[in-house]
Amino acid sequence: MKKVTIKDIALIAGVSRGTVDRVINGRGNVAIEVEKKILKIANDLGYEKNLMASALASNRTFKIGIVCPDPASDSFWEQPREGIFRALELVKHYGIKVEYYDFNLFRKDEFCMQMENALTSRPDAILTAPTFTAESMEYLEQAEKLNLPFITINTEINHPGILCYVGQNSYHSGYLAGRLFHLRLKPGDEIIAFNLGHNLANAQHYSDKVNGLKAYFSEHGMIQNPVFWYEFEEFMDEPKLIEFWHNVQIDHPKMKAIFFTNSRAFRIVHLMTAEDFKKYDIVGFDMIEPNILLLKQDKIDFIINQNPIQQGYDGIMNFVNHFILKKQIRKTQYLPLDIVLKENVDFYLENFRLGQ
Amino acid sequence: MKKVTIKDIALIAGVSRGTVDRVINGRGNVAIEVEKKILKIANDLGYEKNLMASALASNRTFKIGIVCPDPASDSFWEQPREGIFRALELVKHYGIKVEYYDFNLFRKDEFCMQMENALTSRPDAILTAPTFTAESMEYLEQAEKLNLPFITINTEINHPGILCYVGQNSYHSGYLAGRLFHLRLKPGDEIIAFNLGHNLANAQHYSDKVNGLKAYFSEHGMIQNPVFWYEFEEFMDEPKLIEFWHNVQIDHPKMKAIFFTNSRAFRIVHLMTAEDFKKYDIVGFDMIEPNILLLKQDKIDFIINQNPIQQGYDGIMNFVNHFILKKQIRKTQYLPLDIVLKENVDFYLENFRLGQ
DNA sequence: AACTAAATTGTGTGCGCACACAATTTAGTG
DNA sequence: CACTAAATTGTGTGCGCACACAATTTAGTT
Repeated sequence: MKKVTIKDIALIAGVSRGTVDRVINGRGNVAIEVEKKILKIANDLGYEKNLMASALASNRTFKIGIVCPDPASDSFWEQPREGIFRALELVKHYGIKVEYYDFNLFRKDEFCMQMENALTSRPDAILTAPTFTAESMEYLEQAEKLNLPFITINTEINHPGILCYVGQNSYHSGYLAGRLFHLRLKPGDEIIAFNLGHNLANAQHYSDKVNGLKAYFSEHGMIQNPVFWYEFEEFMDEPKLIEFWHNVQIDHPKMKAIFFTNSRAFRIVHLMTAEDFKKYDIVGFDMIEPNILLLKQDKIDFIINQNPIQQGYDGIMNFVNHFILKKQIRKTQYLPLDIVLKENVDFYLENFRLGQ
Repeated sequence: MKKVTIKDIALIAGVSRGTVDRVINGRGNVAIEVEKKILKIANDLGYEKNLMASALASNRTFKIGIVCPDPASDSFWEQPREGIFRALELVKHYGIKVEYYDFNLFRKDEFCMQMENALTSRPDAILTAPTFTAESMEYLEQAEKLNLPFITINTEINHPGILCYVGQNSYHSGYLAGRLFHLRLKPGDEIIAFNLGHNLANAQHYSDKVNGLKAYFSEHGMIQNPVFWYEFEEFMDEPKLIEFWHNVQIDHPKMKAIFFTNSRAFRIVHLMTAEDFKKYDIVGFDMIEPNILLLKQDKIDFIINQNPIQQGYDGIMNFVNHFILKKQIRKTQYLPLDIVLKENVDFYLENFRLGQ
């Protein structure tokens, strides 16, 4: 009933607190048979270290370096930050400090600089969205030498130095979009995927989405519904974007389903006419302000939510589970593919799932 | 930079630790001007109580009584329990104990008995799914006298003794179902809502769902798509259920959309033929085993997920926020209305949103 | 056997706070 | 002004553990 302490174990084992301490914390310098005996007693008694006392006595604090895009450069990133904050509120008393190393989402040099700063500060782990794949790999190599693991969110890459990934499965999110379009598709209707953005070279997960989308229609033998894919980097240049969009409209009179691989659906939807809205089914990603507005106006049909708050929240909680609670954590943690439409959007907004 | 302690404050204020302690913890017996001074200093220095040390010294443990349906009586309830477990793993070191008072979902007497047991044990709060509304109200009255708040999940009721509610908004879940049906509805198609279950008297939130469903079609002026509502209590009696179902089919040749207000969709879907599946669009609730199977077989089209794991998780975290971290919590915490279909169901299963 | 180095074990202290109790100051009374 | 009760303030101790260091035992060497 009562909590077992090292003192209890010491008493039973007939040794001092110090020896028990050495065994429990694996500090060595204990005779093998004594160690075994103590471990057995601890196990029999169901000893659990008092984390409060431990944290208090050791006075150790853990440090996490957060290397994520600056919300100022892309508002999506406010949300992972919010999740990090909420998780910290709950567990910071275990002795956790975070340091933010923000970088402009569109600037590789800033990413590198901040990653280097983060590594230099020698945290216990780095929580990052490795949007620049190639560079991230390099830093992962460096970090591995320092025995400094990465917790990755949002963008899935592979490297042994990654403790875990929290985010979506891109392929399946595209596949899901296929199903959503299918609900209203007729033979002959065309599906167009748009990828508006920079650094397309690094965009493995964007093409994954399109591959998933295509896979849906081929797996369902829907050869009468072809899928096309357009990339357009200069989406910030309004006249060029308008020209691009009109050309696509002209080239695809049978266009019915429109898929945006990232959060920038609103850029093109803003260009559409009332007639367009009636004609097209539109699926985009991310619940950012302009998209939400268009969703509520029935101009975007579905948004697939990436759970950004959850990504940040889980990132921190994975750290806690691994470093403090010493629990096994899963390397790949795919978040649900939330389907958001006008009728349920408010519940994703007002009360995101972490309940406060 | 360094953590501020009561000692620091005492030093600056020119008083002893004891006095600071009295002020910080509101124990009284301190001269007013001294109290003010100390509070100011604490505030200026950004003092935050070290929860570790506090928990250690006070040796206080909090107790939560969990009064929820026994998973053995309804497998849905495994999931809130899982959420409770996961939350506890993260925060139990703050000194939290839980005691389970399970009751058979279908037995009011067991509910009452367990609620009384829970109250008798004098916990700091009760976490409950108040499925029996009237009785819950009575216990809320009792509990309020003991200054013992309720944290409610899944079933929304109103009472000042309720600290918070975590769960869905029933009306809007029905409304959302309306939208899902609308995607494929043609003029003349009929919508049928089924409520299979006992204790329908207490079923406010079931009729809320149906009202939401109806509201969708009336708000969209879809008078050509009438909504009908059937209740059937004896769903466990297979022959009777079959008869009931066949009669409905005969009475509603134009039936196209089928809505189940609770998790028991599978009872009737099991009775359907291949032809039926092609004809009907089906929306049900809850990701329990039989429903998931039918979803994967394309026999159920949509499941609206109630986030049961989250309900349990948030229930505990609300306790922590309120009692331990002394944070403001929101009284009504509606969880998202998750739309689950074959293409995203796996991600709701393998990795529920709290990331392990 | 005497002695030293190495291996093993024991002890003291403090982390920041809660709480019981002791000490001091102030107010109230005749 | 002496004296007491009440108000206010100060001090000591322990929560369970981590860690530095002291003490003891054992092994190795001549």
